[in-house]
Amino acid sequence: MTNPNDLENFQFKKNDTVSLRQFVYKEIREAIIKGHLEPGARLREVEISKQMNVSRGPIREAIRILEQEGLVISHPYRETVVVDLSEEEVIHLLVPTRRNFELFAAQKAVSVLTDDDFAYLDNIILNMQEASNQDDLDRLSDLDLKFHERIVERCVSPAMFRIWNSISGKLHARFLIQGYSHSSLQTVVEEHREMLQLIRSGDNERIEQHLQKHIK
Amino acid sequence: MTNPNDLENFQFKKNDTVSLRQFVYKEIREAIIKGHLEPGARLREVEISKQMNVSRGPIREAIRILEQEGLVISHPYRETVVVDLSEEEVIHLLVPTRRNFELFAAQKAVSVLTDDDFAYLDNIILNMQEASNQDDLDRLSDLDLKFHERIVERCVSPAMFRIWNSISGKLHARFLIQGYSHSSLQTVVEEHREMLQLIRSGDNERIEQHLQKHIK
DNA sequence: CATTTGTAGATTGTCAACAATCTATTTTGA
DNA sequence: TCAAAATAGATTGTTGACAATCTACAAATG
Repeated sequence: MTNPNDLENFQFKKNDTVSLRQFVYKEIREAIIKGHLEPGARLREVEISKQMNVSRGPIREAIRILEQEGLVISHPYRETVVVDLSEEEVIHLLVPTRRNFELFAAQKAVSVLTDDDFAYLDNIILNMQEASNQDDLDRLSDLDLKFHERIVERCVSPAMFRIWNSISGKLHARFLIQGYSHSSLQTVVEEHREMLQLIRSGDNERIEQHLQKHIK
Repeated sequence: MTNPNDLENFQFKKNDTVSLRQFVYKEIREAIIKGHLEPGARLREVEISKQMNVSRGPIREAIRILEQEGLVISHPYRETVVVDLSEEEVIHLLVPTRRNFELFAAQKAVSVLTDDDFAYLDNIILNMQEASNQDDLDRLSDLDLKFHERIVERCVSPAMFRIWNSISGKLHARFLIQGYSHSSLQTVVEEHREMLQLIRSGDNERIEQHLQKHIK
């Protein structure tokens, strides 16, 4: 396939290095969402600074993002801790809002997504099946997030994506702690497979019906 | 009323000084929401730094908050500009989400709000009436925001309030530019008066009905 | 002349030192 | 002894200097 003399087709890797605050933000966010930092856990700037070998500047900026995102709360001159959400608010505010965003995105999807996007989503389904077979809940819920993330990110403006992202992050953190209520992992895979099928067909009516039960 | 010898009742003013980032954040946010900074306007850290006489640290933190809030967008190493939202997203995502949040809050209000809160809200209605009489649209829409802000802030957790705040900020900025579609300023006042009445009565059924048409 | 390469200035990103504030503990004074 | 005041240590807030990156324009190259 790759010919050493064929320099025409050679490509250097894209520089994937982002800013340090981006790195710090993602790192802390993942720790919270995946449950490694539980509600109430304290974030100390100097401690994180030493662990990541980064000055406090970028760390403070990352904390401001996380705070606005609603994953941590800062008490001026005192401390910043990981938040704890009330069940009621999760059910009445976060869940329906997320549903509405994903419905909106899914209905635009057929005219927005490219072949690459669909290939990516197909691949996620494949990996979901694998994760389900291996009873790997962590991986499955990770793929779940990535599936919807891709659709929303492509069908909605950056500002709106930020809102969806903050909501789904909080939900993910919440349900990981509570444990999935799904009857089986296989059901999760099936539901996503159907969803992707409906998006491809562009049948907005049935997309709405499907999302209605999917969320529950 | 105030007796110079009556030192018992003397109170110093609360130290209202917040952190600089808070100050900078509010300042920029207001400029955007009130339309003094239009979509596409560029934010230069050094420029703001000089104008406010504050170092770039707090300004950068404020920008991170505004970015996560969705009012500005930063392109790494390039620039940060005030965002522009699509009409479609405003209608399908922001408006229903805000409505849902305010419905949730209003339904809890009767058992949460104190006499002080109700006094505050009554006072806002009075001021609204004044603003309406004087055809002062700016002041009216400011009071409108403050009215709902108070209710939501008291009936919902800080993390949820942040979401509502980010949404209502974007809507405010949007509609200020487009101009109010209300038939008259007096209608706005009436609707809020009725709303407050319904909240006092705790009639959740009618609150829902009222909010339904209020938003439109 | 068109394209690439190399600057200069502007702007954002990062850092380390210093200042302000809070908490917990100790000291003081009655 | 007990409450108020002072103090020390920890932590967050702010600053100014320096580094990295981008844009636009000038210079070089063919």
